[in-house]
Amino acid sequence: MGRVKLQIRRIENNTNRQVTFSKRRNGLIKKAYELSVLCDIDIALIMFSPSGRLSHFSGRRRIEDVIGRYVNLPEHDRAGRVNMNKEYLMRTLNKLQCESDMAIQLSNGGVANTKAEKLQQEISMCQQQLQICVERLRYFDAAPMSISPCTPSTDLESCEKLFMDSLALVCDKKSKHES
Amino acid sequence: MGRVKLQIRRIENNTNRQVTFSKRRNGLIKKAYELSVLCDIDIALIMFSPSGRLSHFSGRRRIEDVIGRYVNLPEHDRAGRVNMNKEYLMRTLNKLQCESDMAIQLSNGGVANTKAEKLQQEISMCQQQLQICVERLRYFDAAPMSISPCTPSTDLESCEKLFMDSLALVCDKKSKHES
DNA sequence: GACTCTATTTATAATTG
DNA sequence: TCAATTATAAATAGAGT
Repeated sequence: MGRVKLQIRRIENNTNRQVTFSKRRNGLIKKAYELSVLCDIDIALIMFSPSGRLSHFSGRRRIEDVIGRYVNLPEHDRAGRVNMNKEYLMRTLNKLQCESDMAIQLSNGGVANTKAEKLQQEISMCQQQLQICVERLRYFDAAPMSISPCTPSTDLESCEKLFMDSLALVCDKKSKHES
Repeated sequence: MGRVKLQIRRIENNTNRQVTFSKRRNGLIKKAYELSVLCDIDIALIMFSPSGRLSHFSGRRRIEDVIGRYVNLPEHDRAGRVNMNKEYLMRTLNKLQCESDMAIQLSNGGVANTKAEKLQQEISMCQQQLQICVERLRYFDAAPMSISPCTPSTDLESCEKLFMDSLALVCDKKSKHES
């Protein structure tokens, strides 16, 4: 809808992304409202804007109640779908991971890693990030500052796109399966 | 959209209500997906069909994580309401996460308690910590950082202590800020 | 019931004020 | 930066299979 057909990928321009968010958020909430009334159902919608601000909607019941209903579902009411989703996604992710691992290995000049070593590396990386995170928190406790954005890796982005495409496929399939 | 303009009120005919639900649910999920990709945001959508069956969607993050983010917001950021027991919700969410993590481990094929799996558990734990940490940073409007896998085996305890100390400081500052 | 088809309404990207 | 407008894409109500 609109003057041109829009590709579904991250809008890089900050202003445009925020504007599109505002418009589409309103549209989404309107649709959610209509669905809740037309079909007389419980619905909960939670969104965080690009700047981290919360938007949410729920129909006749409070959002906490709907979340509660979700959380309190018996295991078997959620398990099947969720696991199917997860398994598929995990397969896709593993495939992607293998590919990127191979790329890394090649660029590293072929350092051989056992699985345990790779995991250990992941742990180290994560430790570093946690440390950085903690440092930032400490800093904020003293004085607020603006933090330089992290550099986006093209590999990560294409990886993420593949992932989201897979997700779309899964959701699509899932929807057809359920309805 | 459609042959006639539809009044937004409960559809009394059971069949029509179910059909409309199926169609509009798919539309709503598609819109949610597009919004999450275009604007690169966290989103969670929970619906219960007229017959009580669950449909849900979340984007790049697991729905439990998005709900967790919502639940962890400072009180005043959520449109100040009577809130359900937060502790209870968080406990349940944690349980759900553990369960799905276990499911993933099992589906990854097998024997429990290998070294690799222990390491994987450490990574999961650290990821959780990192996410919480990032949430706190977000509270201070810090730029988001990229998150990837996580914690140290040897230093886990001291790292955790450091982390908890920081949290305490932040919480402290937060309460002063509010009062 | 689940698809397909299309007339029509609705949402929205770009543009304008 | 915002709100209003407009041209176009997208969603969907009802009918047919």
